[in-house]
Amino acid sequence: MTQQIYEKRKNKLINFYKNNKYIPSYEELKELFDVSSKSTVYNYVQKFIAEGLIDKTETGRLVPTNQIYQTKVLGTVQAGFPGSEDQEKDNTMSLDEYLIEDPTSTFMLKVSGDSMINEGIREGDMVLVDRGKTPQQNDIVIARIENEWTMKYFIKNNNTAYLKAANEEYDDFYPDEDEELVIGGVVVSVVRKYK
Amino acid sequence: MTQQIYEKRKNKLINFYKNNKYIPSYEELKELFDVSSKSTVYNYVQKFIAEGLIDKTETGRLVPTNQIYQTKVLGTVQAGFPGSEDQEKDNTMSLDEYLIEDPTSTFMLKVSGDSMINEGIREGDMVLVDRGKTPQQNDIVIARIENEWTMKYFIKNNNTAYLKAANEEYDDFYPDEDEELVIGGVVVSVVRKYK
DNA sequence: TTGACACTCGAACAAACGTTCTATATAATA
DNA sequence: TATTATATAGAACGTTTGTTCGAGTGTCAA
Repeated sequence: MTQQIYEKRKNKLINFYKNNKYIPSYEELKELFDVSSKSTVYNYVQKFIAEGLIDKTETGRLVPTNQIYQTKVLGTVQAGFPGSEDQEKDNTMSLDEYLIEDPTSTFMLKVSGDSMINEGIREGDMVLVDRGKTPQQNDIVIARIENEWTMKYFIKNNNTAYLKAANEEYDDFYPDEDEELVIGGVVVSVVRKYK
Repeated sequence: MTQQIYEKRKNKLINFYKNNKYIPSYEELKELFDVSSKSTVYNYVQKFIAEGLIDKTETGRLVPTNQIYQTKVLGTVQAGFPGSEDQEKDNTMSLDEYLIEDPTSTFMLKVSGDSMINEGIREGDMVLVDRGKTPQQNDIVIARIENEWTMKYFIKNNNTAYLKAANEEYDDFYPDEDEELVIGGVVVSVVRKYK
């Protein structure tokens, strides 16, 4: 099995999974590899499995494994770099899984304004908000203030809760006596895309 | 079809997909739903498809759709909030796809130190690094300085390139005449997890 | 109690699935 | 060129797949 062609077809498989989010059947792989024999495909599949790229269920169906969709995690920036290959293989993860605990109650918001600049959250960033969580002390929350939704720290003092921005130019917000503090959710993570 | 049971089984499906990254077959769904008839499962599958949770290939295989693994994207924080349900359904995305262009050349690093604090990158954050990209002006890069890997801005002046930290306490780094600047990759995104 | 309705069961079916085998074509080596 | 190894083709197989249908079971209202 030529290494060159193998890598090429491996990439085709990875791209297929990336686009379709499922492992193609042998028939589909025939098309993908531009090959007319199932046994040819079979040999490749065996290699993919040996490499840990895909897996099989008890009944033989082809299913994805961690490696095909996850991101390699290496050490810290300052303490060394791309370690051995073994290290790379072991520590992989999916960003969706890492950042989102409950997909059904989590949504994403684009940040506008600089009210959380001291927290390292900047305009254009995306925040993941879980509307199912109850805010704890100092949590960053999405709250309703004068019919607008803003992002602030949630602070609880004795019995009264108020909101605090991570920017000195903004005032704290104390809700009126009669109205309740409306919390839309708790910010569970921040994501910034450069390129 | 009782709504209550339906939701319960729908969640079971979502959890199965979350754990296994593939849509279970009818036989597996029988176990999952604790039901002994395939046609029972069939009715549920029809509903899942109608809801847009899963899909079918031309040959009838069950495959995931966007909705089952993606995160809802809403508007900006200050310009309104959870819009109509229609809005929610249309704008969904996968974080892995959003943040990672080329999975094979991208890896993840944990940030230690405060050299990029002014850029809003803090200790404990995770950065996604693409080792396949060539650094452009002002890109954040992972570079080798005195046998250590650090994160800095990449600056090009005429013919000489140097590195600049996003923290006044750190000096710029000019490589020696004889040695080349070793760039490990370009930071394509930053991720911070609060909870 | 009766009828209408929704849900489940279990069997049957064709098509698609992964697997295996032998034969042929291609490439590498001597 | 002759020989050996390697990759592909193509057919055959037993299972599993998704699909369909009729019968059985429970639930609720009249």
